[in-house]
Amino acid sequence: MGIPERKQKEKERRRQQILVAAKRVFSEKGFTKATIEEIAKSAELSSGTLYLYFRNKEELWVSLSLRVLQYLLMRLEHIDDGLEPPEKLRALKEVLYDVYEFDPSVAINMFHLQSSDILKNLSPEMLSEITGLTRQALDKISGIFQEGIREGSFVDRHPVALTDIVWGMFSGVVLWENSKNLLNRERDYLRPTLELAFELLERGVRKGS
Amino acid sequence: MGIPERKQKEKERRRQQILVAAKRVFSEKGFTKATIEEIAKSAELSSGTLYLYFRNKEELWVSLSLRVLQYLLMRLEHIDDGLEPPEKLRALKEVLYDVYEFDPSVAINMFHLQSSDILKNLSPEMLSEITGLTRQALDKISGIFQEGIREGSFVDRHPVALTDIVWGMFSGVVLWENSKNLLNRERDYLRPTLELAFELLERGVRKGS
Amino acid sequence: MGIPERKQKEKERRRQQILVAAKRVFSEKGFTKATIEEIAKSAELSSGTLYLYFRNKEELWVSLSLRVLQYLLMRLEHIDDGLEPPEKLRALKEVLYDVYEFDPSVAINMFHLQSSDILKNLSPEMLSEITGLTRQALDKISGIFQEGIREGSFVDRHPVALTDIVWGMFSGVVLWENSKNLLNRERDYLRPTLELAFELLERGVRKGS
Amino acid sequence: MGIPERKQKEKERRRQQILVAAKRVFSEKGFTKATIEEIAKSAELSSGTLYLYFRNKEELWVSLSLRVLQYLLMRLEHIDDGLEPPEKLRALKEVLYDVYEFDPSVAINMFHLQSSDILKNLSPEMLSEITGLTRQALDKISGIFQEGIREGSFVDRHPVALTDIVWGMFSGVVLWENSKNLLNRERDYLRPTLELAFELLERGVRKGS
DNA sequence: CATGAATGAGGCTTCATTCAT
DNA sequence: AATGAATGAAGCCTCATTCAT
Repeated sequence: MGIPERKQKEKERRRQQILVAAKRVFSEKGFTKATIEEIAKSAELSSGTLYLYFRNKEELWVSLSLRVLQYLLMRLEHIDDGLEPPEKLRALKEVLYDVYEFDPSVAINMFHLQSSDILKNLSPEMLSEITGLTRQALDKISGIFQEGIREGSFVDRHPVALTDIVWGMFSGVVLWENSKNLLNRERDYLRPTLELAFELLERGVRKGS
Repeated sequence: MGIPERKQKEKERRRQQILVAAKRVFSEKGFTKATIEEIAKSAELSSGTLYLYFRNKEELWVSLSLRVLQYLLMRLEHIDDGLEPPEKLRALKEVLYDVYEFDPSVAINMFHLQSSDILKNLSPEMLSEITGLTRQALDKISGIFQEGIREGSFVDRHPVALTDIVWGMFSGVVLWENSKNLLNRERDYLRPTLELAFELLERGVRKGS
Repeated sequence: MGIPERKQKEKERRRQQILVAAKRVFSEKGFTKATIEEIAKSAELSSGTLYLYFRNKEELWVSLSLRVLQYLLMRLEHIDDGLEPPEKLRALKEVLYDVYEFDPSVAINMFHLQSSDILKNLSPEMLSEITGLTRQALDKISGIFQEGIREGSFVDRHPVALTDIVWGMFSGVVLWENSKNLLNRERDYLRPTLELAFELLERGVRKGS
Repeated sequence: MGIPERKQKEKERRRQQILVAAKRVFSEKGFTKATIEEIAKSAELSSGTLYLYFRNKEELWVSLSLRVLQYLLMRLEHIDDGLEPPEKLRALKEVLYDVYEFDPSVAINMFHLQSSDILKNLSPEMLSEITGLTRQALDKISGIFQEGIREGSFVDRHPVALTDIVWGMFSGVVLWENSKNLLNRERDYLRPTLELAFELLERGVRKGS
């Protein structure tokens, strides 16, 4: 403790303050229509200040996703190694849903990222941060399938393909349910739909079931 | 016969010419970074001319998706009514993949649309065109599941949820494979991954299998 | 009779048709916001056709005013030479009001012309057509004052100044009443206000009254 | 004292700087042909900066008129209450002429405003600012006539009509003299013409004179 | 004569980013 | 560190005018 640490803390607090505001504005307006000015106002700071903490709008956006990816990775690493693969699959479902709930708007952000304009206009550094974390996370998931195949409880299919399906299905269902909610404000069926998706997936991937 | 029809044809040809150019530019740059100027140049027209055929940039973008949705709907309507539900599911897989192949960059466009900025800033008319077609298409898919459940070959789950899963999985896998291709230019694994996804899905949804 | 004359007539009819449409659109939208396209549509012609009858948008606008000026001049020339100057003044009032009623929206147009953007961006030819007619008309009015001064019924002031006052007052009151009507749709008080204006003017200009 | 006030002043100074430039350009080119770019250049600022002080081109234009109206109102409020109505009329003449001289090009601007395109395409807020001030000013003038009628020195005519005549005559004469000057660069006769106009008006409105 | 599709210059406006204070 | 005024590039879109049919 002492002044330098306090400064450090203060700085980190500001960063968070900005990220919170950015999240709010980005999920309201989308990346393009969101303005730095508005994010700054929402963070009760001036627009110039944002540039002391983030190099540009892009980095601000990506930082939001990074937090989610970090959380995802952390959670994946904490899946109990002792579980059977099918149990791990169920744990995975919980992890993914938790990741979504951890911060729904940012999760959607992140999937948008994979699928939008922005990816095409991202600086290499930002890109590699994203892809690095993503790769690690997917490797973890892939590991579950490898294990399941090896020890015979899962059908013998390429683990990377299986991983892509899990990830695609998860992000696709999240985005699609989100779109539906945007278009016609009905109830939100995300949770039961994901539940069912994993039920089907498990039955589909289990051997001799 | 004669001049009026020729004019009509000529006009339609121009429209197509513009759409082709728009597709090219949009899929290269993404919606935001694409410029009307560039699309016009690519269509070998002046920028003003584009506005004789499309009200604005947004409508141009959406029109691309509409074509795909129309194709999707048409194909869904041509799935043989006499097929057994599991066979229809396989036919559905072919349809979806064909829809993708019909115009990959536009299909991706369309999924972007569901999941992006643009949806939030779309004119009501455009929006209702999109949602109308989408609803029709999904109703068709939903019908397959209803039938399968009714006659006992599929597990008894909510057909809308099943439909959302198919659609989410399809779009999610397409987008994700596309992202992967953008990030590291490897081979394109979309086809086998979708094959596998449907294999799992079918096993997951088949009763007593 | 004969084809050439018929052609001529037909051509003139078209011209009028266009002028009518132009008047309608100009007074609805104002010069700037009115578009050639809209005038053409209103005349049930194509935009290109308008250019067969008028060199450009500007000329179309000016032509409207010219008609009014011609009518004004004609009416001024028909003021009975035998009248006493004060009677002529009253006749002038009637002429001016008739000119306004002859085509209110065009009269307003014309006064706008004197006082707007357009004057500054008018081609020299157009300009000289306008100014020529205006000068003739004002000379006529000026003549009334000269006569009145000469024969002693009017106060001895510079006739041109008196003319400017009549003209300025007339156009100013018309424009101002028009503005008032645009802003708050009350009753139209133009007629009685002009009546009163001329009453004051006459009392002001009459000698020994 | 101190920094905030200085900032405030600085900001106001900028506003004025822009208004001065706008006045210059608008009166040279007219509203339509004037460009923001040119105004900015003339103010030695970038075009974007103008939008920090004025919402758009229209508001910039209207702001010029507002200043004149405010000056008019202030001057009208300072007409000595103790004067006799005919003296007030003469004071009014001075006020109006001073208002013109306060800023001739802007005064002309303002009369253009009453009579142009722009009125039809003005935002409601701007409109109500303009009309509010105008109404106040005209009420003041109307008050002079009311008083004169009440105490018997003026003929008994509707004070609003009299006011409209004064205002119409003033703006009409100003615009018309201005037009004449634009068309043929002679001497400027505005002052004597207005002088004469008020002389006639006074004689016209005085009772038993 | 009439058409109306095509042109393309040009304007307004927004907004990420910088920098003097 | 924080501010927020200023920048200026860049884009969308309109519309008067032309011209091939």
